[in-house]
Amino acid sequence: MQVTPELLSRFTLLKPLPRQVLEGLAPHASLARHARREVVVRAGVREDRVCFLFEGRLQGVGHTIDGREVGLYFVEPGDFCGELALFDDNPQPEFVIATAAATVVFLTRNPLREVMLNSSSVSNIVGRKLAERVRQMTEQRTLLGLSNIDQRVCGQLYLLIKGGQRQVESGEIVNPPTHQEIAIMLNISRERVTRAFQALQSRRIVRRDGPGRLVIIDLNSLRRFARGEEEL
Amino acid sequence: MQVTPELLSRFTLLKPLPRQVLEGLAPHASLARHARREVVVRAGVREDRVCFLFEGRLQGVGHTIDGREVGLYFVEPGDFCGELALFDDNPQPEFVIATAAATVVFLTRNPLREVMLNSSSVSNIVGRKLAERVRQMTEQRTLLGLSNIDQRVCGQLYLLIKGGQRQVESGEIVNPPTHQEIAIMLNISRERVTRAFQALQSRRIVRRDGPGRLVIIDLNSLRRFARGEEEL
DNA sequence: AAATTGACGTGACCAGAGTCACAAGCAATT
DNA sequence: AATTGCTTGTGACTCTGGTCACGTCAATTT
Repeated sequence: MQVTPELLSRFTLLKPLPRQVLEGLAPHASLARHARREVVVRAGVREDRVCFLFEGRLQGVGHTIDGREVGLYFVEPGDFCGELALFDDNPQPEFVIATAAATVVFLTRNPLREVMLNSSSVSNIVGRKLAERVRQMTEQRTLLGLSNIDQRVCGQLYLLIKGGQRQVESGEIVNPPTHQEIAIMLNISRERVTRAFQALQSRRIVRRDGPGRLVIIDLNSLRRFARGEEEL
Repeated sequence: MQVTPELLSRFTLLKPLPRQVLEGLAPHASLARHARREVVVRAGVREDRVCFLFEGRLQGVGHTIDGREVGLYFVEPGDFCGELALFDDNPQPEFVIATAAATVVFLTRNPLREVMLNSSSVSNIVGRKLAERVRQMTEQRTLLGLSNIDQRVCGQLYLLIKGGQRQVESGEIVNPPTHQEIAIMLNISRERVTRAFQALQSRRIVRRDGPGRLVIIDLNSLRRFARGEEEL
């Protein structure tokens, strides 16, 4: 499907690019829809495109030798994934799967790479984003160090809340991951996540609002639990 | 202490740079020695330098909210750390600590950044390295997904063996991390690591050879355990 | 040489997470 | 309306890994 420069400019990574550059990129972009559970980026192959998420939610997923799934990161609308292809020719280390019906824009690798190499401001932006990815992974890994599992769940929920909402007293998570998807992020069992959510719901800290929407009623309490200042 | 362009060229990151560039960087480099357990790079501050490891071993370490240590990655001689400073001005997310007496070269951030921005081949190299870091972190995170803990330990040991040695039937790890340092990498207790090592030693798969050297006697067996084809 | 320190080794105990099995709820499809 | 499939909810049992409390050993310092 056709992609306009306007659409491209709605992604934080591409927004700062001059109009002219975006016009050059647009012909190499394509729009795609993915149903829940569908594979968006494959592991083990040289991907020739980078994936920008417009709507929905994606999850990076690895696999242990014994076939168990490992959750690596979530991708929010406006963000992107598969960017390693821009830097080298090695295969993608992980799968990326749609955890909710998703609209994505694929950008062919080489044109974007050209743009990146020719403009230091662009490679700046891409580099910054990759650095941000490393920080995100570090933060996620640190979560796993918590011995109290309820604390992990609260910490993960807190990470899922959009930064802008963190100032106020309540928030929401649209297209929240399933318990199973949270479980593999935190290295715990699906049932254990359910029990943690039970505790949070009975204390009126979170509430489901239909599918596709999780309301954080009491953000302050959630933060306290995430910090271990109080126990579930 | 003075650093010569020759010394700089011994690092895989800088090796491909033209002689002229290395001569420009040398005045901004300094050599330092760090004793075991010393902090090499501090978390939470804007580091103005990148750290190249010449000899010894470093470990990236994070801290959970409740003060527990989390092991993030090991740095081997020839590799480097603190490279996030090249991409943005945000603080370093983790500490880097010497797990063995280490000789490092610090390169001031801005000159290296200049070099990187002015030469697309250099930014290529740095970008590739950062991508490699992401792959390394992904691999490390995947290890944590293994339910069998002995398998995790074997997997970690296997990662610690230099790539070049993996073809042959035996290998060695110089300046191996302590049990405690391995424990925080794998999210398990120090005692549990000790027990795993006991099992490996009683089966003549690994052997300590004084401090600072761990001999892998039977690399094939280690690989089988790491893959879960056999249990300890 | 004695003392100190840090790493390693080991047993006992037990909280707590995994696993299994199944029920119930909800959404999309037929 | 019924069926199907996925997600969530819940109890019971098991068992492993954390924790604590030591002891041992080697290296380094006093």
